Amino acid sequence: MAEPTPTPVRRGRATIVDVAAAARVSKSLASRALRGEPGVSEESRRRINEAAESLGYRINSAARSLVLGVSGLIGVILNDIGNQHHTAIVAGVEAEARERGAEVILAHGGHSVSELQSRIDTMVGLRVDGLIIVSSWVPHATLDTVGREIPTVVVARLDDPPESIDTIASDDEAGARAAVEQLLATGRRRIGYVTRSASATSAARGRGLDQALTQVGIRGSQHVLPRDDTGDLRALLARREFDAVLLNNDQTAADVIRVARDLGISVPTDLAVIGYDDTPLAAALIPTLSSVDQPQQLMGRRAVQALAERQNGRTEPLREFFPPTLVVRDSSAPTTAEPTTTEPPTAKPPSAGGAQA
Amino acid sequence: MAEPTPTPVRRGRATIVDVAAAARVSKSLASRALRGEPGVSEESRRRINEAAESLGYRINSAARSLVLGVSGLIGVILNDIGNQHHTAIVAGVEAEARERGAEVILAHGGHSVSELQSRIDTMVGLRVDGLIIVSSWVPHATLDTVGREIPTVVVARLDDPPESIDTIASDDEAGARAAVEQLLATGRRRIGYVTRSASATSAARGRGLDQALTQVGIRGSQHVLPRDDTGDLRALLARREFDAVLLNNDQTAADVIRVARDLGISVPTDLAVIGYDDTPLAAALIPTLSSVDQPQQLMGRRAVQALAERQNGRTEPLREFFPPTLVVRDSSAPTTAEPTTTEPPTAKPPSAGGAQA
DNA sequence: TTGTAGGCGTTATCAT
DNA sequence: ATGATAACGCCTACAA
Repeated sequence: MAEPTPTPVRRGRATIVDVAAAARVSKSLASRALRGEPGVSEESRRRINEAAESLGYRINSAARSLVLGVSGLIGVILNDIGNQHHTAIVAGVEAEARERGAEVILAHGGHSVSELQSRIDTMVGLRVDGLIIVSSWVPHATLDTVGREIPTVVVARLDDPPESIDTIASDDEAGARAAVEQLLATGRRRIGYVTRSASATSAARGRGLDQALTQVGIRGSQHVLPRDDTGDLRALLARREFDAVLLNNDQTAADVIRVARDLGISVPTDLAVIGYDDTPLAAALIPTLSSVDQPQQLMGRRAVQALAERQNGRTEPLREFFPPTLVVRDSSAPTTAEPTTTEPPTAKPPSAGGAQA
Repeated sequence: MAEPTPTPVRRGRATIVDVAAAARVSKSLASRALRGEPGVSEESRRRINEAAESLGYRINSAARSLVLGVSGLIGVILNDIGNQHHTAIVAGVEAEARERGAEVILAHGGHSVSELQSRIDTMVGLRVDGLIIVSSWVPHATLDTVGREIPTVVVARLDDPPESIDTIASDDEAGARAAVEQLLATGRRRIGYVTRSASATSAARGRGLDQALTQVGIRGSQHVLPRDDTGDLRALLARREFDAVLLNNDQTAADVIRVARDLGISVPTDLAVIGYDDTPLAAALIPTLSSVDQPQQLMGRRAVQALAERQNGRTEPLREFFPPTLVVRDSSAPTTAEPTTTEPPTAKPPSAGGAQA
């Protein structure tokens, strides 16, 4: 009767103590029941669940992870959430994590290395059980540090990954080789590689191109263009140096197709084009774009497996490379008609143009 | 000498107690110093920072958020991480959050409503200070529940949003109207709307089309196609019912352009095409795609502001609609040449075809 | 300036 | 089957 406050001054959300009180049991019993553990009478279990329901109880995972020492969380760091190659990897991560009962949270540091590092700090602070970094931008030292703290796998090609982390990538040299071989098989000889990236990945693809061309005794040309510049691309294509180009990604390939069209260069008749990553863009373009596909789903899944292996004690670093697949579409289809180049008809010279690595 | 273990059996990571011990101060002092609070001597501060550094100390944010009751985290839920419209909103969220010193974490529930709900549970369990849901799939009841627990804003159009949450969307009717008005201005009259979605958003765009057409006294047609089916689209276009189509997104617009090309329908001469969302795809297509742009950055930023307002005590729901902008590109450019339709030359009849809402 | 003593919500250990 | 009780790592009065 003289009770001051029947309902205790609820600070915020209902806690397990509130639930226990409402169900008139101890918090230990409530904890067990709520987790579905055995050793709780049906009657108690019912009352506890009822109380939890009516109070809108939600477990506080901060408290839980504090006492357990694990969070059940896998953290994923991206540097380009708008890149469909990266998000496809995330899909694989999520699929595998779901099957293993882990939750996936993502963080995105798109603008700078320091931002990426800050996202990593957040994840580590959150005590994620493992970290998957879909980016090649994170410095060696940062990776080494975090790798010593928690299981970490980088899904990207790294020049010199620290021992403390695992890496998963696709075989970029093989991917580029496959592309070039298809171009050679359809009679192309003046083959170039154009990229807007200075990454290890891009460099590896350039090497793959060289390997394939060297094998048949001709030289290719490689061109590194500034990011986000279309003028250089136009100038390059206007020289009509090649009859086929491999690009470092589908977006750049789309730019090539558009610029070529503006210049009156017909794709694929005058110029075959092959992109990389086989994003949805490739199938949407006109002509549809041939592209080197990476098994992103598999790579994502494997990353989660690698995390689990580390948790189970593996200490040797994993270095895994998945084989890519060339998807041939219209942009590199065999040409039946003669090239309509405005250049002199040196259509298929056994030697090639260009320079500059 | 006879000490059993000089270094205490370190369970895992260094804690603030370890740091304090190494710096020979109390843990409270270490806490203050580490947070950069005043009232710590320079000498102590130095020793503490040094100790933290050498021990590789990282604050445990689970413990921190447990005691503080807030996490400093903003949670973002997406149902389509591969959708560049959604990720553009995320970019806005991140920009605003960064300026306000909050961290953003994302979760992605791409496959089902239950998965989305599970991601929401995770976020609430993590005690995020606010939740931004970039999806229209979450059921009313779920939104209401979570909205009562933490500040929540949905960035999407909802038919009947619960009072407990804020909503931010763009004015889809106005967007569709703007598109139709441009089509009308360039002489199109048989204008259709084609969508693969049954969402409130899609319906609103359909209404916008009707409004604009009604104003000039003609009727349009609306067609809801099954998701992921191209056959129906082909059949629809093959009927050559219209000389202009508005699509619910750029991806569908890309499909239209490709199918039209297959059917020998020239874009924009025979058929003007306008997409929605103005994703990177729009500029990459050939012809480049006109598209209705939404101010995604702004919408994302506004969502974070709304969260802050709620935290500062606002209780009335926010319902905000941002004006979209039509970006005109080649696919709806005015045609100088006569249409090359194979149909009888009823090029610009004042009445229109089609049916079926 | 520094230290002591709770307590945040949860789980786990050990009794009962 | 159930309940006390002690951590987990951190922050915050309050005391010294």
